Amino acid sequence: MKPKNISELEQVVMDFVWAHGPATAEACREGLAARHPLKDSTIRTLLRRLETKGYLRHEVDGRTYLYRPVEPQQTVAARAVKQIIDKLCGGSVEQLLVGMVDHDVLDRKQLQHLAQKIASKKARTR
Amino acid sequence: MKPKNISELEQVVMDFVWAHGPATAEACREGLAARHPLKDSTIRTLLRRLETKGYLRHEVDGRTYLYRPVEPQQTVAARAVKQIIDKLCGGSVEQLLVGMVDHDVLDRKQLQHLAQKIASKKARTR
DNA sequence: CACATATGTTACACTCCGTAACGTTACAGG
DNA sequence: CCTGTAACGTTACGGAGTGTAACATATGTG
Repeated sequence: MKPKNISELEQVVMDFVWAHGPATAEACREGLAARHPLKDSTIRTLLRRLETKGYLRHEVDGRTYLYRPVEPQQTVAARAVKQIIDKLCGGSVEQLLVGMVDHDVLDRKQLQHLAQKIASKKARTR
Repeated sequence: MKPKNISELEQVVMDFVWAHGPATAEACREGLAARHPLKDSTIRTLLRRLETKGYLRHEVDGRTYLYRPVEPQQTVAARAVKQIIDKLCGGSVEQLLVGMVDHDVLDRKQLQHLAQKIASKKARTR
């Protein structure tokens, strides 16, 4: 039930797949080559580990694997934040946001924007 | 610059210190004994590791150490969330919140409450 | 069938974690 | 002043996770 951790480097790979949709191992290697020059085998290991961790799945396309995210980035992010809220804020989102404003993670401009979004979201959400 | 990870068990200890204010090693051991029966040395190791990681500091009180949090829980939480936002949401808090609503991490009631808080916060903030 | 290419297997050094025994220091009382 | 005891530090060790990759295997293509 507890989401497996994504390591630093695995994160990089996930980001790539999230950003570029279904991707082959080679596509990943090339895409990441600039910042992270990694051997072919290394990428494959990372992809496989991400799959066993439940973040990716693959389908066979001819003789290559096509990896795609099991869940969108947002979902993973939301769950991660929920974890933090439960652990560190006694379950109170409010507490968290107040803290974020206090510590300049969120500034007033963003808050304003956010309030607007929330308002429109409320309106739309039946 | 990058915040060190707090491990599972370290988290438990931190929670205790956050909840009960400055605490000695023995106080921690007793306080956690119910859920986590740990040897004396073990608690001390955890406290020391948390200190080198920068989450705790101690002052000497007679012959015992009094550990206290360097930062309040909220601050740590806010930073952790910021990390997630930067990594997973392209820096957009908005994106995150929208995702949280979509995935029922936040429900409409909370959003409403939140909107209210934000409004009052905006009013108060200079 | 052989070659190239895509994937899997195995591995290894390193760091972190949980756990703790054992050594050391320093008051408190005799 | 000396020693017991309480508090602290040092060192350790096996297991898990990470980054990295060499080598083995499978499978279309010509």
